[in-house]
Amino acid sequence: MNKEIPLINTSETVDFKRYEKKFKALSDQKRLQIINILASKGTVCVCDLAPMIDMPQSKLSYHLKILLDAELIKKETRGTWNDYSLNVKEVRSLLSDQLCCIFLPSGC
Amino acid sequence: MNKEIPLINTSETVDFKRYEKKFKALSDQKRLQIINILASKGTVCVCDLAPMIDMPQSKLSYHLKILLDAELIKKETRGTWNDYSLNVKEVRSLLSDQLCCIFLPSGC
DNA sequence: TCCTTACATCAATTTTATTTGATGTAACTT
DNA sequence: AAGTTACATCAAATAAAATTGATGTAAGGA
Repeated sequence: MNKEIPLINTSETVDFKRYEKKFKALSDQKRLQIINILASKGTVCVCDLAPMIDMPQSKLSYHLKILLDAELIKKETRGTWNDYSLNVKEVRSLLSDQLCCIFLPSGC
Repeated sequence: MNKEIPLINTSETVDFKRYEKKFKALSDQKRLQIINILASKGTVCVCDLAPMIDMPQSKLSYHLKILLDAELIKKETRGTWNDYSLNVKEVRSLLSDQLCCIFLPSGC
């Protein structure tokens, strides 16, 4: 009846695979730059974002998908446009305050 | 004479490449597991670590090198042995308190 | 309806990362 | 000195991720 709650997280209890995916999404210069831009601009559509980071549209969509799949960003469709914004809560749950200060312009 | 200190970190001021490397090192299940083990055991030599994570020695050395190059772990030679330990300060400077709680057994 | 814009997705290629088994080296042991 | 243990590193093979250009689709405008 009582669920055991381990006091110490070991190899058996931590879901490493889940975090691998999050960190993989973060482990790219361009994607970090996208996060930084979304943090400062709030909400940006793909067509506005592409010139900001000097990237062809298909490439940008590829990277946005990786960030989206890792739940680091959010997507909202508005007519023909797709607006992307940062999942601030998720990013904050992963990164130290120090890093949030660096990456999120409104971070500290 | 006065050095400009930007109040907001933009694409121009953040060293994304530096963080790409750190996150790349974190973006692997096995390497996260190594971090977790080092956090709980303190200091472990390669020969003891290998059976813990069920990995051949050359493969383990490869992953340890990636973590070492990212400065997430430290290495100390003791005779024939190479002892590895976590660079707790560095890891804490990257990960949220919440993640430290999860990955570092003595994290919270 | 036809044209244009905004975007995702696809297939082919290129680049990077990982795995594997072998080899090299240095320090201990006998 | 010869054998053994602990480890790094290397080259070859494999696997995964990223890039590119093309194609498809849906919405909005003329």
